[in-house]
Amino acid sequence: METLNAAELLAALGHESRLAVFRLLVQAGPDGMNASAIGEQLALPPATLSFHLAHLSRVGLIRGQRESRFIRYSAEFATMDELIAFLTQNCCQGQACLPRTATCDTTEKRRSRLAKTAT
Amino acid sequence: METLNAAELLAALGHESRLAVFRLLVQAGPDGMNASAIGEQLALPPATLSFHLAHLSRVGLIRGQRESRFIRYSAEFATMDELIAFLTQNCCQGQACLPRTATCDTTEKRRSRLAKTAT
DNA sequence: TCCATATTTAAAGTATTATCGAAATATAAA
DNA sequence: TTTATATTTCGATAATACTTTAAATATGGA
Repeated sequence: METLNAAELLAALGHESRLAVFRLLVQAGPDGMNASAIGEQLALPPATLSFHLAHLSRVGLIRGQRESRFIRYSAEFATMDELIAFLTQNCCQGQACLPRTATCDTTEKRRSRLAKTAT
Repeated sequence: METLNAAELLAALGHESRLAVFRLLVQAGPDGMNASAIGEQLALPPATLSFHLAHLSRVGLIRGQRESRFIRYSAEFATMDELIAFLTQNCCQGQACLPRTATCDTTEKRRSRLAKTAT
């Protein structure tokens, strides 16, 4: 992931309402929730919520799919995974790391492990 | 960590220049770098850099300490650790998690493990 | 003391982002 | 059809954030 893209994702999550929306969807799991349920839970007016949902969708942190009158939004776990991999890249792989720092196993790291193990 | 605080940290990292500064400091390790070295590396004018350094300091992602004429900035790994713990809280502890998602070991998780193991 | 260097602060302009009512669109139900 | 519900888009406003020049502060050396 390039720095530009990571900054975009971080900026998207760097707003209280959007972060709340995203966390709600993470908690909701793969099935997600429809927009009005989110708005009700977080007490956001429809237009405001729609603005933030559009932002999160644009950067790929959530996706929405129409289901009759509703649009069901769900978290894009893969994108978040990549973001976390990016964030931990330079402080969790042995170099330049303080003891308190997170040691994370992300898709990226699993891949490189598998690559070494595989034929 | 409360959502508000996490959003602040994410917003701080959600700007290309600040993210670049932070990553540079993470790479530099605990010793950090002084402001002019950062500015040179990233080609940022002094006032702009200072603005971003102040922002990162304010939210606790970096710290600066004067050393003669220079101010040496370094990453606050502990803050980043907490942020990553927050981000992985609801998708990496067994519930509501897709296979691709990061499984992370952060200070918070180590603590709760220790709490269970300890007397 | 005077000068040079490192960095910040002030000030002011520009640009971007957020909010929300009202109107528009999409779908389903009556 | 008409009506109701879910959601988005528009439009106007307000609020924040970013950038930069110039001036200020802090420190060390001549």
